[in-house]
Amino acid sequence: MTLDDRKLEVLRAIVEDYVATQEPVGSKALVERHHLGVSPATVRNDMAVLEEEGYIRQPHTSAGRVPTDRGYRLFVDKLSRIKPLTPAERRAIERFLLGAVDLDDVVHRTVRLLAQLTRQVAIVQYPSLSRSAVRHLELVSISTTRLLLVMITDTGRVEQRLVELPKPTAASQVTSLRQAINEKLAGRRLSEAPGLIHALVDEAVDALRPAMTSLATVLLETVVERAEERIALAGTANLTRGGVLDFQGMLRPILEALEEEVILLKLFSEVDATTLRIRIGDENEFEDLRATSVVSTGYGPGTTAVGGLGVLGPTRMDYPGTIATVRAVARYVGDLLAQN
Amino acid sequence: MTLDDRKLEVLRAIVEDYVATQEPVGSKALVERHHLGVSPATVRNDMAVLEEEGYIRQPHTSAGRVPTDRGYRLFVDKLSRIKPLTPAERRAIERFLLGAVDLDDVVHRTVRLLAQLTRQVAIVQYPSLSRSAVRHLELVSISTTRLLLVMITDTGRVEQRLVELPKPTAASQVTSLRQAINEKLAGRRLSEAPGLIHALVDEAVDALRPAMTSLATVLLETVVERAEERIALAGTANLTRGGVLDFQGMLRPILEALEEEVILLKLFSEVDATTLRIRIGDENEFEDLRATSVVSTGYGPGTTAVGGLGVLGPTRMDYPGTIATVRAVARYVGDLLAQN
DNA sequence: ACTGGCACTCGATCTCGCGGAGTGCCAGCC
DNA sequence: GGCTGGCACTCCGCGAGATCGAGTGCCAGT
Repeated sequence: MTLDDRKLEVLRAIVEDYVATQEPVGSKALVERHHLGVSPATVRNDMAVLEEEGYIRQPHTSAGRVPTDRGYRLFVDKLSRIKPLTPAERRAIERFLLGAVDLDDVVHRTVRLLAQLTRQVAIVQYPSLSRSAVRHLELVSISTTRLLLVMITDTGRVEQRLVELPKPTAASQVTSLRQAINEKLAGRRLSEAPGLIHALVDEAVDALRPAMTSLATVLLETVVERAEERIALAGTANLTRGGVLDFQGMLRPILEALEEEVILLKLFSEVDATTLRIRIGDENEFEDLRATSVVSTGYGPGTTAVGGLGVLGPTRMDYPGTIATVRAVARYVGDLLAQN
Repeated sequence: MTLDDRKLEVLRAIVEDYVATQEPVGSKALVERHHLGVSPATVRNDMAVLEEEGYIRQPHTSAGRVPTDRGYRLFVDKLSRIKPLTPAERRAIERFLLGAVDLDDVVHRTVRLLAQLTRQVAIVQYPSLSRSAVRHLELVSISTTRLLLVMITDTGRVEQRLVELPKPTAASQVTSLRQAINEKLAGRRLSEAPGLIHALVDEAVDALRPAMTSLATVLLETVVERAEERIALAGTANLTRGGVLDFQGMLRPILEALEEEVILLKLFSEVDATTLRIRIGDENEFEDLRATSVVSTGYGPGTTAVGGLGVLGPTRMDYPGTIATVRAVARYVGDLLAQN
């Protein structure tokens, strides 16, 4: 069964009205608010078909219709027109991101901005280490048997780890170590780092081998295990908008999910900087997020994504507006990173 | 009017029962659950007095009694016995904090641990820069006109900032700069840094003066403006426990307050590592937190606090348990920092 | 000073009735 | 064949009683 144009138009009208009013929408209200050029009875027939196809449903017999997840999906894919940002929004984005002084600041500002503009929960992943390249590695002596390893990436992330050395190590040796690891790793992508790190140990001169082994262990941990881990979150208060209506008893599991970094990171697991991904209700992998929709995309200098960002809200959200905002913010952040 | 022992005992019983059941407690239930050795009628008389003094109140005429903020205050100050941690809790704390690899990790684990143990919202302030000392400053050349300034403190915090230099600067000059700032600042407390930084500019040789000026500007910003800013949060989902009962429509403003770092930081503004502060309901400075209680303390190596931590929950909370947990966690974290 | 008894209050819960929005269906119309 | 007006029907939401019971305040008695 293929839906004719008017039925699609009816679906669009239902989605738009429901998103705006948050109340089931009936046939009469529909023809009044949208100039569909047909009578309520006709619309009712169309609605019956749409319901049969699973795009809308009735909360109770003889109430208005509400879009289903499937209905939203069709709306997003076929029916929604791109809603350009208002100049005010563009200005807000620019102003907000302009004053950022470092990566932490950029991420913080971005996540707050997104939450504010979309009035939903915003999530920003820090530039992933595995998609970054090493800019510089620094070793700072804390004592003769302790070094602080500081790794700086081209995306501005700075990771530090304490290294315990097996035996006292002189300053000159630290200098050699520093030189060796920088020669090997500086400018290289972190995805290729593990092999290089192993090589470092193999190539080390005997005197430095024990120290280098400790160092390599810590480096590997940093590069492999902690590669993706950081996430910033804002706007959780927005989950309580719409009162009990949106999430009812579901608020708790959602807040819990939002504190699980593992879950959030999976939202960005396959991002690239040009595609925008939308998960509507059921389409979410995680049980606890089935009452929500997630709009996410990658960001980065150019077209390669170094991280992801997005928003999470009720399935009943303003998709065109949200999509436009997420896209725009991602682009601005990407540009900002490119300037570094 | 001074309250006799039995009245105080009645107040304690009311607080304990109300915290446990979350329901207004009546005279009959009281004598049944606590062996007060008197009849309900007597308890009723006592309750009338307690109510007159403002320690308890009735949600509605002829319902049970509920403690007021003032009642909780009296309970906390005079009536609550210290509740020692269970061995299981001690073990949980140790196990949780043992695996931490760096400061970020310590803070993250701590905040999650606190949230889990108290089943409330946990807040941990990163070691405040102003109470830390500089361990090392590192300059990394990004290009001939750009440096990355990395500051490492004795509490393990690492701050980085990009510095734009007014003109191209050779590697040897960078070395001189690095040496100069480390000589002047390493080992010094950040609270005394501003004066030292100004001196750096004054003492710089002419060739380095412009670069040093840029550097000093950024350093000052880092030390002064960003000194306190970082906060970690966990357990917001716990706010939804007790359903609508605890916070009703107040959830929203509370979540909003929790996203305002300024507000959270004020909670720790006067902490020291040995005192524990409790703000009950009304006693909170912030309007939006008047429905909550905050238990906070400082932590740090020894008795000087380098930061604060605490939990936030409904005024109806298990104060003895919460206090014990917050104290214990703060002590463990302090010890952990001392080991570095 | 404490207790038992008793009348009273008032929130919570249930039912009932009603109004209204919205539907499905049918017969008629273009 | 598709659209429309009409109509009976369903069921939610809401307010008005009615009932129940927990808990109280007060008083007289010990």
